[in-house]
Amino acid sequence: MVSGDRSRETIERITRAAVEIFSEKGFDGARVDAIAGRAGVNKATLYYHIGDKDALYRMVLRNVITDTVDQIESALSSLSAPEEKLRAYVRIFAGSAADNPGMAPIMMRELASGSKNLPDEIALIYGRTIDLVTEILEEGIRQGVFIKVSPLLIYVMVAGGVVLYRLTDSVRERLAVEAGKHYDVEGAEEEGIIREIETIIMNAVMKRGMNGEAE
Amino acid sequence: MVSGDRSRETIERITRAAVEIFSEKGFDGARVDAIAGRAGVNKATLYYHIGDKDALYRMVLRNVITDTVDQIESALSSLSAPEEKLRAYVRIFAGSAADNPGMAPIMMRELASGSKNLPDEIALIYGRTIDLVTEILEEGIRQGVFIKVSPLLIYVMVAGGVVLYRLTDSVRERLAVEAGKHYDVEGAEEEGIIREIETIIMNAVMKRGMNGEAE
DNA sequence: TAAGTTAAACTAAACGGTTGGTAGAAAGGT
DNA sequence: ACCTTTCTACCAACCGTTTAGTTTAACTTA
Repeated sequence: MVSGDRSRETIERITRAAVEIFSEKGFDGARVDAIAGRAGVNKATLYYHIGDKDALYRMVLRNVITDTVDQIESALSSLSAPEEKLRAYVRIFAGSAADNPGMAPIMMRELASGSKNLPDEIALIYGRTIDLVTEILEEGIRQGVFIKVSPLLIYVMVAGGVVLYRLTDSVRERLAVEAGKHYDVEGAEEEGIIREIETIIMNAVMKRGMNGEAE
Repeated sequence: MVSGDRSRETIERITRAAVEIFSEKGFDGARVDAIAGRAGVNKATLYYHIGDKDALYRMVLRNVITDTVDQIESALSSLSAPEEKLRAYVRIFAGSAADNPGMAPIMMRELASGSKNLPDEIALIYGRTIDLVTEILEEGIRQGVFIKVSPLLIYVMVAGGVVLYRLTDSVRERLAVEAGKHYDVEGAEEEGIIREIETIIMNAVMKRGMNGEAE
């Protein structure tokens, strides 16, 4: 558990591999041997640096959550108008989910099991995201551009929508090839989808007569 | 593998127990012994009736999905106005998620693992839900009451929102007691939350000047 | 020489699945 | 009416394998 310079790189390799495998298989499905294997280190090295499987998992949780939250917070700090901030929030959240493909599966599984393994400290970081949305919406309401809506529900609809969109990818593909059913969004590149989620959310919160219509 | 009358009841007990345990622990985390135990039968009895762990899991998947989809389809068949249908859809979906607490965790975990264990047949049933939303929205657009939005995105935002709201329950509770942060919706009884999700969605899709404002 | 790394063998426990057999009701023969 | 066979549902105990985690002894690099 020391941090030389060689150590740091090894730990990073292990973490990256662990994110991948935990996201593919979940905690119980993940094999420590597989993680060590993908990281290109001996299992003993993994135990030497990290500890046990639980510690490794907590490390992964901390990583994916702080990554996402940091990205969002720093991106929003440069903006001030609530409309812009809300739009940016959606875009950054979606972008972050795309950049960090392990996040959605890991978080969903963690929440699905009652967040038993989410340490308080990390739960707090997670809560900052909701705080962020709350501030944006309250500011917009004060300025008279947003109607009164529950920040929590806006949060879950954005996050839930983005995450579910990503996670249902493979099912939609199967439905397309095997039943000829195409559920794509028109202009279905990443960018187009994000923009449309943005639009839906803005329509839902903007006071009437305050913004350009959608479509 | 026969189905007498005593059998049917036993199989039902096993299924109920399996839904509970799979939803708590996921496929890999679930112990066949634990499922048999909770069902009050010997493990061999479980294998006698059902087959192996995979077959048991597929049975559970089929159960939770068909339950939900059937409930939605039958509830919508009596309505005709697209606005009413969309409102009802949100309400029924949320209600179904509340009645069947195993659904959200099981589906999320299944999607998180790339839907590897979702048989085509069940994926098709799942697809019917998206079809339903698509029909409602297209009808509304034809009638000139809805703006043009992607049905898929409306679907994922409703489902994702409802599911994520439920799954984050325990984290929010922890944040409340340990950091004094309260993220509740105002008037936070089941009913109030569902109504507000309904409102957000209606705001997002209604053509301007077509409905009463929200708040 | 210290910290870092490795391969390999090992242990203890856990787990999915199987085996061999039993209770009890129904069916059949006489 | 009395055995006897058959069939379904069920179980306790067991088997073979997998898995997390450890240990040891040797090698490497700063």
